[in-house]
Amino acid sequence: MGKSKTQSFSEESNTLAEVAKALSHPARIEILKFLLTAESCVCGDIVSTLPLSQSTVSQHLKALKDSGIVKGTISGPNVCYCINPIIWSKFGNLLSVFFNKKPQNLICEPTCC
Amino acid sequence: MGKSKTQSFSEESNTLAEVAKALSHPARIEILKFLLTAESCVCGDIVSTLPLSQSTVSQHLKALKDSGIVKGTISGPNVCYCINPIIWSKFGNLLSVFFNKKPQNLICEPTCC
DNA sequence: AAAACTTATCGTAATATTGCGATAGGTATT
DNA sequence: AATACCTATCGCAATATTACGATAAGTTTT
Repeated sequence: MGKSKTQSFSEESNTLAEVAKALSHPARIEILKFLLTAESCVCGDIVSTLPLSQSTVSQHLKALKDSGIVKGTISGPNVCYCINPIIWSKFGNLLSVFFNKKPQNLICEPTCC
Repeated sequence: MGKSKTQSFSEESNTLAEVAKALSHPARIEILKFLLTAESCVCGDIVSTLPLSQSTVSQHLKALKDSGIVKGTISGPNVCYCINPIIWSKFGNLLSVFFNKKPQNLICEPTCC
């Protein structure tokens, strides 16, 4: 098929996977890094920093907006994109909680791993 | 096109995006959660817990293995999958450093965002 | 050696993602 | 009103991902 069987997994797993998916393209990482430095929030400035067309960057911005991590505000003829600090820390916490679970591999010793 | 322009972005962004990509499917999250609890490391047991076919789970395990976060060891007729604790904490740190950068949005105040 | 079992890989199909140009729809300027 | 400008969306093409059944390749058991 190819369609992800989202309904078959736990809500927590789906949420984490969605967070990860929002971050799973280098262009989206670079957009977030740019917004973190707060040099500018104007869409056109974001487009200028990336080696991608305006329409492609617009799609990546939409993906970030759909995830909630970024919000866009119309500002005259421009659109200002900002990180949503609430969601930013929420996503950070989700990932932090996940990775703070330390792997034990108790069963496997000493044979494997 | 459809081909990701990986070479155009910074190495740091590519690395982060790859980490995120490894985590971007709920089945892979559930596999990692299962391995974290260390109930078992046997491939067949992982397959049993997921609502996916054996071949599909095998693909997800390959994706996790390719990212480095999981390693597989042949153990008789079975394969034992374990989290690589070095890579686990490395990935955790990468994400932690990223999300510890707090968004400021100084420029935008008070007009937007 | 044969049979049973476990897992990886191949082949295929459906769907999703990435990327771009063209264009539409908005605001500001003239 | 006409023009210039900015951004979102549409349409398309290329590639990647997800999923499954079938099969191959390995080990163990019989």
